Amino acid sequence: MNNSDDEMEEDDTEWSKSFVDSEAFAPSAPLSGSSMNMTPRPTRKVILHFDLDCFYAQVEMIRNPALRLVPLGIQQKYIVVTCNYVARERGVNKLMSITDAKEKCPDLVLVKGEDLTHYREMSYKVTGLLMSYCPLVERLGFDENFLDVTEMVERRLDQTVDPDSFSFKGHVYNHFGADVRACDHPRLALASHIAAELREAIHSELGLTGCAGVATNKLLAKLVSGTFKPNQQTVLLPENVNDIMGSLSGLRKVPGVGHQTAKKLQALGLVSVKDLQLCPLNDLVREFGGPTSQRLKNLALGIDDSPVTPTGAPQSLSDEDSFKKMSSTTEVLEKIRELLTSLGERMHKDGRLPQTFRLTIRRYSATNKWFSRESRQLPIPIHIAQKMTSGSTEDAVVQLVPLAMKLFHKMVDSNAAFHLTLINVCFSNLQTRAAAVSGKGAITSFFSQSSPPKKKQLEDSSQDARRRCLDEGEVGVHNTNRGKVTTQSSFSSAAASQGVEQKQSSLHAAEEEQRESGCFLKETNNLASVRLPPNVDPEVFELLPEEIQQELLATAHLHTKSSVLSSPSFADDPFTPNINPPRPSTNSPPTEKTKNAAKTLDISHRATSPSPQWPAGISGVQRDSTTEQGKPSSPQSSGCDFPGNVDPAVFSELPYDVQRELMSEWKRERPVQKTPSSRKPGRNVMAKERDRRAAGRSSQANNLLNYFKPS
DNA sequence: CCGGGGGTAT
DNA sequence: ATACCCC
Repeated sequence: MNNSDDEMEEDDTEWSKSFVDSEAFAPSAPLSGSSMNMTPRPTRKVILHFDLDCFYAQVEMIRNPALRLVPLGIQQKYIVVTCNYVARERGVNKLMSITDAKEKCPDLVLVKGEDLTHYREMSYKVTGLLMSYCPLVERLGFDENFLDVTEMVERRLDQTVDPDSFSFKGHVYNHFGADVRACDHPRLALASHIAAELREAIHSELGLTGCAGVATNKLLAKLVSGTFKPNQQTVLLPENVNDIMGSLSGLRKVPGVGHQTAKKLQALGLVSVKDLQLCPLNDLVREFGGPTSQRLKNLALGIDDSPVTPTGAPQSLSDEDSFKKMSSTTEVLEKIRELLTSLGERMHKDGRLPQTFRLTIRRYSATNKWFSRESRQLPIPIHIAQKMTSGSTEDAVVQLVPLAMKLFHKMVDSNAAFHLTLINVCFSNLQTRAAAVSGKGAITSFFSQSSPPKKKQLEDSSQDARRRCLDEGEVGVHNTNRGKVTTQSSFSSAAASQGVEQKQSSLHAAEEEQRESGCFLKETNNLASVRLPPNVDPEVFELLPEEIQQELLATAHLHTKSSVLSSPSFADDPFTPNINPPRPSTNSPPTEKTKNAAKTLDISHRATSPSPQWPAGISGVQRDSTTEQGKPSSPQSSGCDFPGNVDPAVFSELPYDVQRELMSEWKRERPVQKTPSSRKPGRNVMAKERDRRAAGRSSQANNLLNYFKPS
């Protein structure tokens, strides 16, 4: 019956034999016991899964608060891809056809959602926010994030004096009332508080609600996060692993088992999770390989040793459009130009150079309506790629279109009739400028083009990578921060003496790590002390702008790191998260005294170098993207987007008539306020309390209007 | 089994 | 280049 107890034990006693992966071992406190106590203390991972509620709908409701009242569906082509909870109460579901949805709910309000720009931007803000607390963040789609908080939990655990103070935040799967003792699961209990704080941060800073799951691996965290649906969180205890796995209605519900896999499994007579759990491994090995078979079986058992892999910047950017029918090359050419233009601008904001271009099509076929895609790709001539990042997207597009058409003709004989239903353009193999410099022969072009290294204005200030110390905050015992200031109190002042020790060890960790990798600038300007990548001429290196130098070094570091990644124990080494954000930092502030910079590396509240810099140009500072259009192509859109400087979270909590009043005021007052930089003193009725905000986040004071802040 | 993305493995 | 996976 309850064989879950065999493999999922929370505590340091049993666990190991069943699946020996290096991840079962985590070091104890971060270097705290400097001693030789290298015996790794076995510790289960602690994983968080965040899942935003009806994400696209939430974004649209922020852009147009009036939509909160009405049943709202997000429309892509003739499908409702998601809808708000008002609509769900009326029977509308995800991925419902427009006709079905309108039938169920005639007054459903539809907003077109084919342009993902706003969703993508908000999505990266969420990931960036999470990363500012914990570097180990993995994205899954636009609305889900995994966090490995093992280390953070371990640190809090070490600070906790009173073991009786443990408690669970939110639900505990299959436990009701007081039948759970949090002190039996201290790490999961602490993690549930972290999850709650992060959800609160997402809500207060971005205005979004969502669910969280807390468990010992990604699979379980993801499964459990959905158990209480809108805006709640749930912990899964090891003793309930089998319960939750058994609750799944079919193998398809297991993340990682897709359509094809489920079909093959069914062919083997396996339909339920239990079927797969009990299936002899050898029966699977025939159909799937050895490794896949083990993985599938493990999944059914709730075992998942896959690490939380920091996602970083996207590895490809693509843009696509689908349609009923396209059958002439002129149409194709136009569509490709259109797609390339918008994609090119995204690429431009990203700042990296795409090395590969791919064109994908989907052909109509009655018999095999089941869509398959075909694609062809080619290397992008370097000068074209450079045009994109260096500003003249138009030029680049003009030059790319004929190349794209060549690819098109490799797939489609335009003499014969054809019928396409989709075109996709994709840039991949994205390279940082630094990598381009170090690449063979690329150096000449770099200099000859003399493209002044593009300043990444957007990133610099936006990535004030305050690594928030969620740690050392409210460990539960010193509840001095009762009913008051939430954000502040839990982070800052609390950790006094312990904080010092913490910082010390962090410093050591950072230094050691640098020594190991040998490629940070560290405490000297002496080039000789820096290990350059083999293909970089030191003299050339010296001539480069510092920004590029740093990128180069970071890139080199990336390589050394990845060469070592195959060793699992190193890949998951919890000591390395500082260097973890895989992105080279283009923007690291030219630290005046780099010595001290090292000190702040791990724990600072101010900008540090290993910032999550990738949402390249995305989580922009002065963006205020809500001002621009915000008009859904829907009936309701009475132009009541609100000023970008209003905190949507706060706004949404106002009484509704107040919301309406405010919105009509804004409508009247609007004509101006376009420019992101315009900090008009005039309309600043609310220069009230920015103090606390200003403290932590220097640059982007713009966006959130403190006037509405709860005080 | 749509939509507009994104990922890895082969 | 495709096939699978995820949302």
